[in-house]
Amino acid sequence: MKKGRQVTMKEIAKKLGVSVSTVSRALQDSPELHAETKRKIVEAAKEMNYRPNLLAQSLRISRSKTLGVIVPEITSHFFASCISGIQDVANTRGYNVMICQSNELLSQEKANIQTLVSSQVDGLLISLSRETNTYEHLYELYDREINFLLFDRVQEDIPVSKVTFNDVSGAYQVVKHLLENGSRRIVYVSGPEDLYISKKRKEGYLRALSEFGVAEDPSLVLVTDLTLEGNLQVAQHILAIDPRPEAVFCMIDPVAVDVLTEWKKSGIRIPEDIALAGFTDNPTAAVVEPPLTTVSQPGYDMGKLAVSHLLDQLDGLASEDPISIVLDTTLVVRKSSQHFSSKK
Amino acid sequence: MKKGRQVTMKEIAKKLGVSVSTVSRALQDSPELHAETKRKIVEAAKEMNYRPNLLAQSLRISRSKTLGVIVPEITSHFFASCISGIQDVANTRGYNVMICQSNELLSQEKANIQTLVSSQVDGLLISLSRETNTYEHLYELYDREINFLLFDRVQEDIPVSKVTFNDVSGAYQVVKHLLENGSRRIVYVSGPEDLYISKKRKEGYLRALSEFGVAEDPSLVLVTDLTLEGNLQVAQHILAIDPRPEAVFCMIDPVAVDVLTEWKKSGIRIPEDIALAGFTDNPTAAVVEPPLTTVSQPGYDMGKLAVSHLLDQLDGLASEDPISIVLDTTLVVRKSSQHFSSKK
DNA sequence: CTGTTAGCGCCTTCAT
DNA sequence: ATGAAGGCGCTAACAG
Repeated sequence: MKKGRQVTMKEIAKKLGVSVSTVSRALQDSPELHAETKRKIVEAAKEMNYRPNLLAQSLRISRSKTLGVIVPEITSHFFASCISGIQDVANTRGYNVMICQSNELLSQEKANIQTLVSSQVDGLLISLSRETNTYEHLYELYDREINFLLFDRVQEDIPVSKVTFNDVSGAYQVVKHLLENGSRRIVYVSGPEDLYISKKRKEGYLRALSEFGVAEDPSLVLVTDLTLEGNLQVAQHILAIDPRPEAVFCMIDPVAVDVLTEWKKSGIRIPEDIALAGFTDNPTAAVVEPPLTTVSQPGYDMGKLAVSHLLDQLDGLASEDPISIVLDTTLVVRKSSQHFSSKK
Repeated sequence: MKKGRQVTMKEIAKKLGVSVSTVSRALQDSPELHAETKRKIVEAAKEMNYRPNLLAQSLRISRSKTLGVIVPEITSHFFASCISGIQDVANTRGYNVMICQSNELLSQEKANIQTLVSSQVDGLLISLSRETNTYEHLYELYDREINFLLFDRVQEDIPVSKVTFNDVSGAYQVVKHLLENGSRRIVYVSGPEDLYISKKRKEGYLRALSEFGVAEDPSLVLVTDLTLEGNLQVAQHILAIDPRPEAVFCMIDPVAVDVLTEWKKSGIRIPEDIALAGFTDNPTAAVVEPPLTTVSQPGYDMGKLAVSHLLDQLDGLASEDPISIVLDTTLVVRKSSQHFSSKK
């Protein structure tokens, strides 16, 4: 295919017999310009189908009006929602967005950062990969004074703004709900233990237990690597625990869905035989049978808030000091957790 | 926040007392360069943490090595998969990707195109919005000789390459399956009738019917606007048809899931009372109860193929003549369609 | 082998 | 009110 030649200011200038600077001024609606020349230029530009070359513009003003986003994976509904929120706000504020996915790989995350920095993004919104347990690449961004912020999958020590959900409170709510429904032996299925959300949700779990005077039982805290195999293994393991736990709280919905499916195959009834709850409120949570009790975390809102704050900082509307924005989650009670109530 | 100053070639040059062009050559690993100077420069660059300014580079060589993607919505699992495929291939071939969503709005689609063109993308991958029923903006791209290609939601007349699924065959397969299971009165729930996939899938539906000697019954072809309300209305409408149809084929999974949920509320048993099938194989399809028979269309592969072809054209590896790539779909039989078999 | 020069498209003093 | 000139960071002839 031939390379589409773009109309430039130079061509407009030549056609109208004016200088390039005059065209530039006219297109910026500069006041110090004869109204008539301005009108002519704007008209010609439209007629010739002129589009500014953002590359040249960015190079000149050394601001690309572009933001970079890194998420673990774009096919996750939650992260897709975040991205959607980010884009909506960014676009209305005149920014473009470049999205990268780390595929949960640290190496990929580093590569993404390089690319985006090279692309001269004005700022970055990063959600860390599952693998990320070393943080030099982030400190390097910090040292280079590149604007960025962490959301959802954050690392607490890095001195930049962070947007998170109140994971502790969300987990607390759902475990409290299980306790209130009469369960006492409650399993927590954790993801990899160095994950931020694994830790935070465990904290909420423990807090609820202690509030109800239930002693922590380490044999009821299980870990999955979040693969299908890992999840199924946990599902089977739980059934083998004696005496059988009354309820299970899985760190994220996908785990709960795998567990639920596996149990149904084994003839276990939910919630009659055992109660189940997840976290995230994925679209699947509402449609599995029985519908899954979970904790909803609005990704779209998170994206909007995160990018708003970053842009505020970029535009000088907010202080440069890092802040922590914590969003609230909502308990969504569905059938999967109605253990004792369903026995009546 | 302070603007992070990037190291430039100029600075490397000054530090080493060489000219900028020498630095440029060294960094490009040009052969016509003293090995020693090259080594020195590369080392200094690494030490000074030099990163090329892609903006400047793009402006200079008038290729941005960036591709633009426009999808109706990123939160759709299918489109997210496409994007994932696009990114993976694009990145390994040295391209970045800018993603936009039209939110199913024509106006937004046009705006996205403007932005991406202004950003000097080397090519575009577009999946049309639901609203898009006028195509000047695409012909304009064509006239301006901007490389682009259409995928999934295409418009057939535009002389550019297109990547689609074999929708006719997919629909044919699933309806044939329903017919083979003994159903004869089969409803087709269509989306808006000017949608490409609405038409194509109807074509497959009709072909299967006629092959089995079943006459087309216009009262069995229903249309939803794809909103929840529209879907529920259709669900109720079907139950009111006398005599009741034996099977229902919904154009896309979300519609089937809404219908299924609504029917379950009304006490209708699936597939005993009526069989149901969808199209897309969304993640939800596998986990609803009963699991939904559907047609899987691998979005990731579509994305990969689409971008591969576009890049081949850009890099001169493929002819500029538009081609049509048609991907095959796979029938996924699950419980929701076992109508007569379950009666035995 | 390396430096000089020119210019990608745009914006912005500095003159006039 | 407008034009000329310089430069953002980089590459690519063209000289030597």
